Amino acid sequence: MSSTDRLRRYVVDECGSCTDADLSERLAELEELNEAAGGSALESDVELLSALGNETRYEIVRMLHAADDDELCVCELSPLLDVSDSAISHALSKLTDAGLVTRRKEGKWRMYRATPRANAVLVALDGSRSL
Amino acid sequence: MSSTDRLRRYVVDECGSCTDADLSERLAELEELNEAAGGSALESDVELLSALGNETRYEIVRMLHAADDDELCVCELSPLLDVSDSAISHALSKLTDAGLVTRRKEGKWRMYRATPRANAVLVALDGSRSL
DNA sequence: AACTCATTTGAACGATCCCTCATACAATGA
DNA sequence: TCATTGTATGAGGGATCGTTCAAATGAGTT
Repeated sequence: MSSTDRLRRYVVDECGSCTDADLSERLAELEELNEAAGGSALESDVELLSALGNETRYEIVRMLHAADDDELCVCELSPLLDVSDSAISHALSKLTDAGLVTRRKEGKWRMYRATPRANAVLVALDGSRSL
Repeated sequence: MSSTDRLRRYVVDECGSCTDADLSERLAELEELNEAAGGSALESDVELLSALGNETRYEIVRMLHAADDDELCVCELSPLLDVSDSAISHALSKLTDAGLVTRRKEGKWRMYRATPRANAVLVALDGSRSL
C-alpha cells in the first residue's frame, strides 16, 4: 500500500466527500510545511540544541551567560562543576563547534564567553517558561 | 591539592597582588553565577533542549509550528518523515513529556499541536540566527 | 462480537554519547 | 633547556539513544 493511503482516508474523514485532487492538495500543503521546517538551518540548529541539551554543557553556558559579557576561564568553571577538567574541555569544545561560546587565549589561560546567539536562546527559554 | 589552587593562581595572575580574601570573593561570585544557572528550571530546560536536539523530533516540531496553530495527525507527519510510524510515535511521546507538543484524540486519529513554548523557542532560534 | 485501522508500547540492538584516564601540547618560569 | 602549569586530545568503556519489529490498545465498522 502506498504511504499516502492513510492520509487519503484521513482527508476523506475530514471533509466528508473527497477527491484525489483534495488529497494532492493536502499533500502539497504538507510538503510546504516540511520545507518551512527544513528551509531553516536545520542541521546547525539541531547541533546547537543538542549541544545545550546536556546538563554539564547547559550549566557552563548558563554560567557564562550569567557572567554577562564577561569571560571566564576553565579554572573558574571547574570548581563548581563536578566533572573532570577533561570533561569540561570536551564540553567547551562541543559548545564552540555549535556556535554557543567563543574562545580566546590569554597567556596560559583560555577564556570563554557566551555568544550573542547563546544569550538570545537562554533569554528566550527564560521568557517562555511562563507561557 | 585543593580544587581551588588553580583558581587562586589565576586570581593572583589577574590582579597582581592578591589575598585569600580576594580568592574567597571570587569563589563567592562564581557560586552566584552557578546559582543563577541552576536556579532556573535546569532539569526541565535540559529535557526540552535535548528533545528538540534530534533531527526527527526537530522536524516534527517545525512542521507543527509551520502549521501555525493548526493540529496535525500522525498520518500527516508520516508521509514526509522517513522513519517508521513507531519512531514518530516515540518521538511525539518524548516531545509531549518535554512540554513541546500537546495531544488530543479525535475519533481514531490523534491530533498534535505545538505548545506556545515550542513556538516561542523556534521563533527565538530563527531570530537569533543572524546575531 | 469479530474485524480493521491508527497509534502506542516494549523489547532488542547497533550507534552514539559522555565521562575518565593517560598522554600530548603550549606557554611561562627557573 | 628543563620543569611546571593550564588545557586539549584520544582511547576506552559503560550508559543512553533512536530506530525497527512485534505485539497490544482503543476506536470505529460490519
